[in-house]
Amino acid sequence: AGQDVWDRCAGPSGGGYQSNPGWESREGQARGGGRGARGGGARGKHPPHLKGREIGLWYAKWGGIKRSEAERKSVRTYVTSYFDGDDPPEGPQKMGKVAEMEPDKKQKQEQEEEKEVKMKAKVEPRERDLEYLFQDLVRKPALDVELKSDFQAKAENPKYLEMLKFRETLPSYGMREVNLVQASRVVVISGETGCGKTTQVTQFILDDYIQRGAGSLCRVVCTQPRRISAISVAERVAAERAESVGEGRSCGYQIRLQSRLPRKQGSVLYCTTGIILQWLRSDPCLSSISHLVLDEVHERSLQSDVLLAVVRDLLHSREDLKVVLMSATLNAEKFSKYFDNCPMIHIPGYTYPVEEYLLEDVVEMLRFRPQHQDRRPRFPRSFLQNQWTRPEKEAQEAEYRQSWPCFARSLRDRFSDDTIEALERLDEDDKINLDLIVALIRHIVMNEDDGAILVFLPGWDNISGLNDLLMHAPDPCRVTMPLSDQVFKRPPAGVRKIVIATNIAETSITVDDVVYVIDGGKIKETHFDTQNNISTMAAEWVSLANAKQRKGRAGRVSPGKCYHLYNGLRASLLDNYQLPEIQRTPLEELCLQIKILKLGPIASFLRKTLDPPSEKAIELAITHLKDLNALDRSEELTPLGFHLARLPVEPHIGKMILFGALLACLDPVLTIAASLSFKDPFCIPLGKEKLADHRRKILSKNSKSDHLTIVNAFWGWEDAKRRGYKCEREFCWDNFLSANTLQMLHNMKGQFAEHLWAAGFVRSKDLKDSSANINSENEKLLKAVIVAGLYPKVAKIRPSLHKKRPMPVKVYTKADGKVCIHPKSVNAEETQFHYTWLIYHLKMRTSSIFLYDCTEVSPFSLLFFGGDISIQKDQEQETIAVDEWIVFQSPARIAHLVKNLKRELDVLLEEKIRQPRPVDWDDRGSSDCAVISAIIDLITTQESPSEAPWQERSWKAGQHWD
DNA sequence: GAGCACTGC
Repeated sequence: AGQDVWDRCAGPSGGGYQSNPGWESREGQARGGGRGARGGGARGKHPPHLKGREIGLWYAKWGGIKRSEAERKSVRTYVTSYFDGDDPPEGPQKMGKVAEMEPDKKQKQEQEEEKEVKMKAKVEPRERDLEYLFQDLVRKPALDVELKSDFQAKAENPKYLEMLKFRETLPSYGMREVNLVQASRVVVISGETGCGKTTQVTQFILDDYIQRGAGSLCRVVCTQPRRISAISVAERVAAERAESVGEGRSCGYQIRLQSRLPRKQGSVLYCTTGIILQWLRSDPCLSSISHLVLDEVHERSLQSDVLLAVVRDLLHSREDLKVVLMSATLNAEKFSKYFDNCPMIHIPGYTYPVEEYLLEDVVEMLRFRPQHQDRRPRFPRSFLQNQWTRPEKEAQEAEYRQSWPCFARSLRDRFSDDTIEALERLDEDDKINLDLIVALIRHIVMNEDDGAILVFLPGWDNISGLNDLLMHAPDPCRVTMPLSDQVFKRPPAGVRKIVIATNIAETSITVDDVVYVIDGGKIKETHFDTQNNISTMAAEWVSLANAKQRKGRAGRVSPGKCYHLYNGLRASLLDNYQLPEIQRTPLEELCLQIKILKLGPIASFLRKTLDPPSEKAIELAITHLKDLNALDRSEELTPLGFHLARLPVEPHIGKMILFGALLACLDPVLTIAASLSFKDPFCIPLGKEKLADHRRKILSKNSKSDHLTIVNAFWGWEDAKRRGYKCEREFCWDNFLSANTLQMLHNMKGQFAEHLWAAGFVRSKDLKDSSANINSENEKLLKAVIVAGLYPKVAKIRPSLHKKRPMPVKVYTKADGKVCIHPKSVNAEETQFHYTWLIYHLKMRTSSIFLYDCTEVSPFSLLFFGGDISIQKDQEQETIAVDEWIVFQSPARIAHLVKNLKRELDVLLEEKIRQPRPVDWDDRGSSDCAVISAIIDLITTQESPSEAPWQERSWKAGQHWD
């Protein structure tokens, strides 16, 4: 008990392969099968007593690595036949348009349907979803009649009538301009949240068809930006129709890994935007959809912008498709223009009036005077501010400075001199003044009527700061913190509820009884800095759209008040909207999507979007994809690119998944992949940071790897779950893990495994299948697979020079120079490493440049799974280098051996990707197995740098990294 | 010594 899993699999020094359980059990099978006899059984394997360098020499002498083409073919035949008759069933690729069916075709249609039912009985649930998608929308007169009589029967249903009474009060109910939707191919419907457009418009369209006796020709699909809203809106609509959601009824939803599908025809489906983008792969014309409703397009998410561009093109080939865009009022016109000045319908708002105050009003009202900061800033403000600001923001700031004197003068008529001075002082400090917020909260509590207070702040540090202030303030301010039911419940009489939140409360979380909103005026935004090729996150001024949304949160139950903590001049300079996401993110994944959806040349498609990304960003993404070997020189998908595009993850993570499958360490690699593409399962509660760090460090089992820490956590969770719900809860609690996140990761892993199986990379859909996990407990190989996926995201460790007093190491990347390991990483305070290289996934510039996750990796893993190897002799030193920048000293003899072995590996992998099939681990004499096991053995048995055949090049030589 | 928000047949 308590023994390190990694210790168990590493075994005694030098005997790594012996303790690898996969090899032992498989040897017998291989011999029995006859195929293992080629080369004489043991010849596929070096003698167990050999260590790193000796293994290499042993393989160099052994000529069996080179094999004839004929031998390769024989292996291929074997594997192909293994899969015969076992191919995943594919849905029939039907394409069609909505069409009324002629009577004489009816019989044929019915036969088709019968066939369909038979097929359905055979297929698995996932394939059933697929088939659902390919359903043609062909008129079914019987269904039309049934739907119509059902609909008429609803007029007698008390539940339905009660709902109808409510629906009739919605502003959107009076706007039953379905005719306009029917008459024009594209319509923009604008209206603020609360007007009911999301729930009503889809129903109007459907009910109109049903009443006209054409219900079977109507299939409305409505996209939502968030999973939660897809489910909750579908449930709401089902309730309004006095039905339950899904299961062949008139309303359902589909989100990733979760669906309750409505009947195929005469229904409304709510789904996330990503789902439709995935649909397009199998059905580029969306032939089964009669009406596509895109909700919340004003949010300008990457996916909705892409879908808009696709749909605009699609309208050329789908003349019968009706498209409805739903937007906030502020920029509805922009969408209309994008669609050739299509008609617009406006639905008036539904919220109560909200009184707005600006900073000067608040300061005057509270007679607030900012305290002098005792602590002088370490740097002049200009330095701190301009360190990384974006050019467009700088111009705005300049305009603000220039206009300030004039603005201040204009305030003199209405505000006291003290207030104006206070405004100037508040302005000097770039940070949000929490004292002001405390004073404002106190004012509301003492002087205003009942109602919850919602405070918007940009991030965790502000939230925790304000929390501290409120906790230590004299009565009557007392706050309970973490997100719990209390946030949504109404407090008992005499208790004031105060909710402090980030912009999560703008869209994702709704607190019903809010009457007072304090808008801190800032929001954290990620950007992609194309100049320096790095993602950034910083607090920026909100946009008018954010401010409006925040204000709206105060008027849900009664008239409310909203206090914006920026002055009138700032308010006049706010952007209308945040920059669309497509201009703020790296585009690699999107480029692959464009290729697999066959949307034309990447740049020309992207230029067709509403607000195209910069040419520089496009160019960077394409270059990166070429470096990854996902795109060839003419920007076409390579075989690798094809598989990466099909996996629902970004390309680096996809590559890691493929390598995990080929190198038979599937389960742990999928855990890592799922967590990198979603989020890691750890929580760090306010005030428990140290303890949480400590627990994570224990889970890391000294692997010096955040990625393996997650694997350990996941295995621990699976184990605990097997022992029952109580154990699971306890395990999560003790280790600061989120059970919800772990469950989602579990589901995602299943999805990845299914993809791999469908593509032929693994034998079984089961990611725990033993043939896919022969090497799953080989820590060093896992690290190598992480390199294979994430390369070239490599950082170099400069060990601390103080031998006696261990100091945290310094870390450098080639492009950025010195970077920091993020404090939540298990390597953050590490002083001792075995090697001097780290591989990471997320790097972001916030207060500094941080590596958010990293794993220590060995030279061997970089040599075999990194870039091109070059061998050089410079300054009397023989060196081997990866992509000419990760340089090791090495005797030329060894270097050439490694280079040759790597070349063999590359040939093998390319063939595997070109013709996916699992490595035949049973046949130890096979060519696949020989090369791969040689490399695995080298990686596994290299114990420490002192045993390696080369040395780290001295730091001095690599100093250009500074 | 630090964690805006989302999403994927």
